[in-house]
Amino acid sequence: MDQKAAIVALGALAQETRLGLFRLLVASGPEGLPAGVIAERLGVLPSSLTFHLNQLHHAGLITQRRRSRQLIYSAEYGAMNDLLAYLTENCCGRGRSCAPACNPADAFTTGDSDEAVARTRVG
Amino acid sequence: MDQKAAIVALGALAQETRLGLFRLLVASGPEGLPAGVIAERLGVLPSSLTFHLNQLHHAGLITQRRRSRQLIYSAEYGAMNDLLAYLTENCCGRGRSCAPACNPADAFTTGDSDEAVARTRVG
DNA sequence: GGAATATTTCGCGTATTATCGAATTTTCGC
DNA sequence: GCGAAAATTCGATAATACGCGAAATATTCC
Repeated sequence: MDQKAAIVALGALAQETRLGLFRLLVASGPEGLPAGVIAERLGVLPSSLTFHLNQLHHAGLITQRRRSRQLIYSAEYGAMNDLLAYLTENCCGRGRSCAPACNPADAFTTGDSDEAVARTRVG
Repeated sequence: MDQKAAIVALGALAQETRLGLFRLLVASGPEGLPAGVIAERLGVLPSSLTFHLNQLHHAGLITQRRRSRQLIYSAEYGAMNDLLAYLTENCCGRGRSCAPACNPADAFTTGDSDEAVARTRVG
């Protein structure tokens, strides 16, 4: 991921409706949700939703497919992780333990019990 | 991290100068860099740099400290990881293997060899 | 105390972004 | 084909963000 793509992705997420939308899709899994359902859940007008869906799609963060007359949107998990990786790249110059939080695998265990090791084996 | 904080953080990063600045500080480690050095490396006017430093600071992504007449800025790794965690929260509804890329620990191994396990032990 | 360095504050012009409503397109069932 | 459902396009308005330059503020050194 290059800087330009990262900026587009970050800008796409830096907005109330879109962040809620993206997280809704992330939680919905690969099956995704139709635009109508999204509009209802987020309480946003159809025309506005289209605007925000386009931003996220243009950023590569979501994908679109058709099922009958509905358009189903789902999160692009790969792009999401590319973005996270870009942000932590060269962390402390080497990507290792210079600071405790410099390590993604550790950082994601905050609040949880001992799932760090488990997570490295699942997926 | 709540949604409002996440939006501020994402918005702070969604800009060319600030993204470069943040990544520069992330790579610089806890020691950080003085404003002057940052301005020179990024090729940005002092007044503009202050503007962007304020945005990142207000977002909680960087901290400031003084050393003689210089102001040293450094990345706030905890905030960075809170943000990453917020984005992947409830991934696929449960945070587990519903999609391969749904798992941060796995995702961060893309491109690398077999550092996933090592990373969970370092830090 | 006064000069020099490092950084911030302020004001301005411009450009981008979000919201809304009306009209249009696409797709399905009959 | 026709009517209904689902989503998009378009145009206008309002708000926000960016870059720049001049002036002001802190801090150190002598």
